[in-house]
Amino acid sequence: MASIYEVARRAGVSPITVSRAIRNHPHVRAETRERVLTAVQELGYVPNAVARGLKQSRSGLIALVITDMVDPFFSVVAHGVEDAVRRSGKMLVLGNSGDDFALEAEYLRIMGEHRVDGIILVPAPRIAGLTTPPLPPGMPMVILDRSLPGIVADVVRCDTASGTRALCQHLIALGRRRIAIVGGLPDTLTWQERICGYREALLEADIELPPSFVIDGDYRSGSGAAAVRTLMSLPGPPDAIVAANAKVVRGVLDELIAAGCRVPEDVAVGAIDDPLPASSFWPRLTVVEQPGYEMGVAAVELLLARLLPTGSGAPPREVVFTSTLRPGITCGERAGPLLWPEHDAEDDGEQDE
Amino acid sequence: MASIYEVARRAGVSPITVSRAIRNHPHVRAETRERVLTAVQELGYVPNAVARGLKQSRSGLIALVITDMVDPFFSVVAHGVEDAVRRSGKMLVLGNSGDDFALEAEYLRIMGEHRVDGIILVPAPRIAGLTTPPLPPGMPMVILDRSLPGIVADVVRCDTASGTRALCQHLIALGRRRIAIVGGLPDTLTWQERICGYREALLEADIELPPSFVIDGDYRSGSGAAAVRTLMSLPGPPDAIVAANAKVVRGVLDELIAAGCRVPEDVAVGAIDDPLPASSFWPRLTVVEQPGYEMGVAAVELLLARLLPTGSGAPPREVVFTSTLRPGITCGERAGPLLWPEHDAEDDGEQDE
DNA sequence: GTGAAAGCGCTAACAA
DNA sequence: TTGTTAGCGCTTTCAC
Repeated sequence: MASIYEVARRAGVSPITVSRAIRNHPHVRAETRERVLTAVQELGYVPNAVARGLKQSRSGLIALVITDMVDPFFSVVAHGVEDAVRRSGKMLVLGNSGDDFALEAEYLRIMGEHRVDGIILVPAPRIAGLTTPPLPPGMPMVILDRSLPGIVADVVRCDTASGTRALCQHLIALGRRRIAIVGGLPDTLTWQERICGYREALLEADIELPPSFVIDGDYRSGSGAAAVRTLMSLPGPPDAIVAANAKVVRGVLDELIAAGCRVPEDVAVGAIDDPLPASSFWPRLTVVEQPGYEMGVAAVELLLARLLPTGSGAPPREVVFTSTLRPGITCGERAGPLLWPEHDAEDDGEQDE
Repeated sequence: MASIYEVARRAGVSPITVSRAIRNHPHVRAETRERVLTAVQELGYVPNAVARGLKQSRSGLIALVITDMVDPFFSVVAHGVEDAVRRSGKMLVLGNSGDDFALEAEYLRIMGEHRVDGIILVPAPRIAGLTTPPLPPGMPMVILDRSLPGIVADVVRCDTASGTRALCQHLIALGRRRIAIVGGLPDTLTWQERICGYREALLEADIELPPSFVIDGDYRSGSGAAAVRTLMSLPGPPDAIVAANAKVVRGVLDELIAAGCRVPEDVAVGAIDDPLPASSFWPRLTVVEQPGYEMGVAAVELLLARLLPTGSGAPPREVVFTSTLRPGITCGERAGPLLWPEHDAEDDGEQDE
């Protein structure tokens, strides 16, 4: 591979002149730049960003570590991050922790070694006793979607408490009284918020429900299905189920239909997620929307601000988006059945991994 | 940031000994290694992979450039790639071309500059007159999903011709005769294959249909909706529609319901995509499944093989997966209506970007 | 088992 | 406007 020296020799200039020419420095004579670019063409020279990164102590990489890249919400978040990173001229490095804290730690270590210019992290639930590896000092990190107690960093998240509350109010207005909420991952702020919103709505409406109507899970479809099995075997089953995200609602719907429940006549269903993936449910799902794309963009913007000379010392910032209720037809918003229960139950369980 | 020299000084050894110790070289005395690791801890030393990459001419990065990271199929593919890359100890760099050839070229250039160890590319449709930038010589590339004529490289793809044929045969067996196929991107092998399978099935069944029953698109939901509008205004509209992928089928379903068509009584619907995203359609969609995750893994394996000293000269390989029909209930597989047409048409059009 | 020297390819800082 | 020098942090080669 041709180096900058060979280009310099061929163009009859010094290496630094080549460096300036290809980076469009002002103080290069047009004729000189021309000669250099010709030599670049002839030799098929491709500048080495690794060497440049070593010299400048800036790799030009931005890391994103998410918990589940197949989850529709996070894939939209990642899209926002990718777009913003590209516009900034940097490159995106992606890690998928699978909500595994040890794996997340491994990613942070490797990304630290690669001297990424900054990290955007959707934290996996912390495990007591395990510690996060030290990042190189000065490497900024933005926490996305979930909070991370004890770490001082910029945060981008979405207030889903109010949205979940709105969804429950919506259900109550439609005549539902026995509302369950299912599928979120314990120890995540996002799940705690959703439960909060749920409780607030019930309290306002003077509805009292047993604690068994709140069922933890892992944000995947299996926990939606399991929760439905538990709920429907209760003496007083729910007439509405709020699923923690798009994957969970998938399991909820499958299991309800398999059990012969009509949606929404017997059980209304709603969920919390991003508008784009929600749109791939048919019939249209009633959802609380989070602006995933915008959250990704905002995270990159916070990170880039930290990379400015002025940004390193500034106090941590928090950007909070709001979630909005977007009614579909799965909460009984209109008359008539949506769907017949499936009588030919399939045995092909959902697979998340 | 502490460098290897400071660790060396603190441990009372030379830098090269530190290098050996942290990489678990055999010829380091246990006691020496201990001393080094202690110094590493005390200084919070994090090895610099950029410097290592420069020295070794291996960055430890693998690039993936896909056309649409929000498309459920490609997000599953990317997941497979990510897992395999991580297991190999490397890091994944992600680019999203949005089917824009110029943007793809820009990504390839940047990734070439960063000296990624290899590239996995889902090519955007070529544009006459534009050329792909030169990659550094010896940088291997694997073409994924779509073929790229004129470039000699390893290829991983899925034969969707046979699957599409099976889907059409399935429709014919269920009594459909007027089958349309819609939404694929012209100039992609994947779309050509799907049309091939479609034509074969019709030919076998002695069904002749006008060319207007094959409608190109861009693999996004908008083209599904547009195709439905065109088809339903024909004098003899179809009684079945095959959508090119998950996004397209979304548009098809929305538009059919909005137009008051019953699915599947009036129009049966099927699609080609990966099993995982297909599972987020409710009621369960009849699909031709492509093993996206496995395709991603296979692409990484081909790439890693090229990185071995023995691999650089080997002839190009092609790994072809097969697609399989997975019947749901949207082709009229059982009696009765699935869904009522929506009478309260919403004006919130689908957004792909 | 350990170390000294050299260089990967590039670009700041400082001349000229 | 251009060039010289030096060094980013690491590891390979060769020596001991």
